[in-house]
Amino acid sequence: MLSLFPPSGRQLPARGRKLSTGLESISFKTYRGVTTLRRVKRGGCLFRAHDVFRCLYPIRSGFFKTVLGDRGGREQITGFFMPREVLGMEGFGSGYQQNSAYALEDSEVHVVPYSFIQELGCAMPSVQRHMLALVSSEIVRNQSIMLSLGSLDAKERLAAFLINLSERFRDRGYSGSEFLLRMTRAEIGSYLGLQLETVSRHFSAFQKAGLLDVHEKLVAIVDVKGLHRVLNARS
Amino acid sequence: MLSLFPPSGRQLPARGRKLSTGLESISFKTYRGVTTLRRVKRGGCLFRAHDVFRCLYPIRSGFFKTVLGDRGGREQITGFFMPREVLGMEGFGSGYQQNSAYALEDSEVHVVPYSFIQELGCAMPSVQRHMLALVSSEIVRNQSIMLSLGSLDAKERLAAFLINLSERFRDRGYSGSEFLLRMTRAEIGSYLGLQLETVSRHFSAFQKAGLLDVHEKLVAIVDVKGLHRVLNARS
DNA sequence: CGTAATTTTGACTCCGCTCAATTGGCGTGG
DNA sequence: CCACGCCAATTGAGCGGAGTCAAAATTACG
Repeated sequence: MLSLFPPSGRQLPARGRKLSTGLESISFKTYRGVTTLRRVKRGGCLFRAHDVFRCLYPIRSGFFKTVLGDRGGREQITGFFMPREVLGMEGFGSGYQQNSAYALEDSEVHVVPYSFIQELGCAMPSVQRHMLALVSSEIVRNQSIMLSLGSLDAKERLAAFLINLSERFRDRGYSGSEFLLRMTRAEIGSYLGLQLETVSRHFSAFQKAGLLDVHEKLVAIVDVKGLHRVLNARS
Repeated sequence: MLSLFPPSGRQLPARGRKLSTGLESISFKTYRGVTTLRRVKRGGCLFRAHDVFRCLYPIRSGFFKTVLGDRGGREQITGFFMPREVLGMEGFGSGYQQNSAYALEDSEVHVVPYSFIQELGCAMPSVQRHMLALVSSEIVRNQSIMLSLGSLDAKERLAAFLINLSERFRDRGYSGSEFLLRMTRAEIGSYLGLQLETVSRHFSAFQKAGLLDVHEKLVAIVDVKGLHRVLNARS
């Protein structure tokens, strides 16, 4: 079974201890007073590529996209993020943010200064481990997308995308079978390496096949097994 | 200008201090006696997906590929690695390796136990920073590939691939204009999300266009500017 | 309520995949 | 040494899926 498109909480747990998805679990107990809350309006920008890297942003509420753009007009959406996921981790390497992050709806993030994480890491080795695990799980997430972009066709990518969204919503206590897409067809296309028309066509095809019930941004997954079958068909 | 396909050493430096590519810089001074050397023959396997994560492997000599495979036969090459680059960092998150690593030629790697890195990290905060930078630079590398897979056509991907290889060879003191491909056309295709025939065809096309001089695995870049133009043409 | 943005659908084109045949290099064994 | 088989690479022919262009429908929003 393909397990495309983490971050799904289920990817993370491994040994005995549950790995909380981000800084959240620590956040509310320990960070109080150090972290601040920041509100970003729909369409607003949390940070831009080339901004100096200073903070991590665990999402408290809302929905974000991250965009990787090189000068030259070419750009691609590298991820969609929901509460309990963490934004801004690509900055560790270069000291600068590599992506821009935009809110797809009114959102709130925790602002966690990197300096604070460093201090904490010195005192508590577990925090070091936790941070490495967090950042490396982002690698795993990206590699799943690479696998999708490199070896799945359009309808398989869309199926994998929907399955992943569904699981992440479910893991967060929302319905996994019916949810509102916060992004446009064009944004889904950018993320999946497809044109918006192709995305739209396959939404229609899935509907016709009885897998989905789509009304613009509202998606109801009618036949989960069927979606998985789309993925495993052309094994 | 596109900057696809890190890891190129030039991606990393940011502030004043030069970020060494891996554990190497520390390795020879501090690690002596703790790290061991491991030889892997051409075609041999350094580690497999689902192996328990215990060590990092900075490459001392040779050439590797990493393969991401899900049960179901679908698999994809996620990277090619050369000396001074580090293998095995996806394991932090889950405690298990996510990729398999195979030597494309007789190779040597340093074996650095994770436990040792942890100890070191407690004593020296700079090591913590270094490790986070290292892992997060892998995210940046993967996102470049995502951008390539998602928004470049076949000839652009191949051009970007060759430019990246060239820069990495140059950065390591080898010739950047003439080098031996350690991987097959099929492996290049897997990495770029293309069929091997497509890769071969575009090699021929580049040759015909006077950009390259290709003889099986030996590639000479005749016109670097031209290769870059291929990337920026369909801006 | 009117304008803009998003989505859907159709028709056509073309790039990359598939299938297939050929060539050349290389190692093994007769 | 050559014969043979194996694998990698090249090249061709034909097809199909996704891109492109275009128009209409529906929705969002000021």
